[in-house]
Amino acid sequence: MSNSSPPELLLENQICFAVYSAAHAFAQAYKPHLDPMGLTYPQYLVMLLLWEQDGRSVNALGQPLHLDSGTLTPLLKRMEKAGLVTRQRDAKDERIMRIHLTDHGRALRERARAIPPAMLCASGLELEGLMALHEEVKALGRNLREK
Amino acid sequence: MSNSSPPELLLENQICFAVYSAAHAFAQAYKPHLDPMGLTYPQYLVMLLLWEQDGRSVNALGQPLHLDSGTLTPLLKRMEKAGLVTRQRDAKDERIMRIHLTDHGRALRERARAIPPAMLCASGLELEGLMALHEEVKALGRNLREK
DNA sequence: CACAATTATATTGTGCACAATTTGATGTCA
DNA sequence: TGACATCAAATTGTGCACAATATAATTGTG
Repeated sequence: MSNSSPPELLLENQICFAVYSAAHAFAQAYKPHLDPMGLTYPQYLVMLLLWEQDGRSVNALGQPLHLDSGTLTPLLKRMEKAGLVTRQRDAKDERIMRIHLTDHGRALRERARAIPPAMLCASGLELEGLMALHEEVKALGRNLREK
Repeated sequence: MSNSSPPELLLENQICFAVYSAAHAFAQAYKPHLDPMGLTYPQYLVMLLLWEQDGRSVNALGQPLHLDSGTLTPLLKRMEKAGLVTRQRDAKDERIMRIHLTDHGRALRERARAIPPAMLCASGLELEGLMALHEEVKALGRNLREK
């Protein structure tokens, strides 16, 4: 049994860790912007989807986010309690829970417009480089998922 | 108040989400390899550090991982209960908790050597492209952190 | 129409993350 | 030496993630 780890098992050589770590760094970098809006980072992702299209079902939120009801149900209840959204069953199909923005939730979009430019700056990259990196990371995620 | 979101607020245009999502995809992709070893993904990261150097303090684990004792203490207790590590106070400085691999924990490194090549394959990228991407993601994480 | 399969969400239980606080040991310095 | 700052972990409380299961509404089929 050798005593030193091979390079492939060194933490610093794991791209999975770089991604894991960057994801946490993003959440921290968003915090100063989201805290004053009363949003957590995952809640912000839900808001992006609702600003895009209101009245989505839990599934219509979970599919693009790759999250299930086990995560979303309690998260949406917290958002409801915070006055960001309403939750009510679809009248035509009582299985479906419709998530609608409140006036307050809808109004937050204007404040949110300041966030993307701030994050571009925080990334320390040029817009072009960041967009190229974005495509690569998207492709990586797709590959990992398609199993 | 406009009704449609500007492109910078669309979910699909957020690199933070691509990173967040890829991080989760990585954890899922590791699962079939780690489950049989009795490890979670964050526990695997701790094992990488201990295989590299045994007997680390909680801080010496948390610094490279960017995790604090609030996360690590319960995680290490679970690893202790699973027979992967021991936890004992340093005799010279009782404030410090030393984490040592058990024989079982040390032996798992041999099985872990099969993981990196499997993950390279799952990433769907060539080694060279993946290493280049790795450097970019590392730089992104550093930039986001350095505030 | 009855009833089994399917669908959408909710619930339960485990394991991270992280802020804020606490506990206990060590170091410092008047 | 004794008060006080500092340091390392642990604890507490909140909020994700996700597997597994449960519940209830709807659909499909004989």
